[in-house]
Amino acid sequence: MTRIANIDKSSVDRKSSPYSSVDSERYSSLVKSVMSSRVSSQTPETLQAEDDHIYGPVVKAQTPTRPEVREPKTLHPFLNCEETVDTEEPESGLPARISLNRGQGRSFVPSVTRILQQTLSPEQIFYLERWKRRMIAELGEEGFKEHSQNLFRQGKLLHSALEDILTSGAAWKDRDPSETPEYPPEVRGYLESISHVLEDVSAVRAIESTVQHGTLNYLGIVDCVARYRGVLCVIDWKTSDKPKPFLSNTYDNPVQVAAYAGALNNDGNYKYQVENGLIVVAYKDGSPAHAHQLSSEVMLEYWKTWLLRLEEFTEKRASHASSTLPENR
DNA sequence: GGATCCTTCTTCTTCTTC
Repeated sequence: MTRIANIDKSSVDRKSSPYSSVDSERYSSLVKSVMSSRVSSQTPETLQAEDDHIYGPVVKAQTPTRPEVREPKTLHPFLNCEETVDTEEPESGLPARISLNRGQGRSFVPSVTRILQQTLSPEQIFYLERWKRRMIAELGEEGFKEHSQNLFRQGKLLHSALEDILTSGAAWKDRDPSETPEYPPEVRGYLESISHVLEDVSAVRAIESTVQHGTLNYLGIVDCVARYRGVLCVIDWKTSDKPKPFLSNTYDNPVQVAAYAGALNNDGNYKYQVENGLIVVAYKDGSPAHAHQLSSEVMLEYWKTWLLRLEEFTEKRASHASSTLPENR
């Protein structure tokens, strides 16, 4: 950067020369080209190449995947057509909380989180690993471990506080979020951050409740099902150190929400359908949380993405199983 | 009672200029 500054300076210094105006034109395009070459030298591809050099090639990169719009092989319906509107349950009762109870038989039902984690794009894996390497370089192995556990702990604390608030149905509007002695101090900033969103949440129908798709083989636990500004939504609470003002900042979160909603809509334990979603990103310093609403149209798009990820996961498992089978014999 | 599961988070190039 200092080099470019020097170039600029030298062009200014030669202002009196007859070339002055032409030169500065040249310099500006030169600077531009230098800048653009700098940019291209920093692309994920070259970083990936560097990464390959250090860590060996990424297996996934061998498949000539095309990032163009892919469609799932089978477009399973997001909504369950058999469920009708007249099965509306009263919204006044206690929210449902179906606890996870797996291990009926030996059938393995993978979770939404597991499937998303195992179908990350090579690019996502690359940036996550690079982030991890940098953090370890900065904090050390132990420090990084502690940092990660701290992030998880904050998320868990917020979830249990919200669980408490939404279950008790306490009039949150009348409370000062900064004065909540019953919640740990670490969570108060998040609660303050999220309080303006909670004012728009009503008719809570489910909290931390298991959803399992009746035909597609997956399950998960929804944070919350409630009305947000009158619209019934699957809601996902998130804590974040970095601001996430746009939906695109939330990575796979919308896919996660669509997966939960699709499972709920096709789970006999729930007698209603949820077409919309909401991702709420809360901040520790108390600054207003970002609430990203997912319309039914948007949810359908993410449902397709989810089906793709699910297909990928299933194929991967199948090929993995067949490749490891001979060893087991 | 112990082990396992689900979930809790983490990514996006950089730093131009006044």
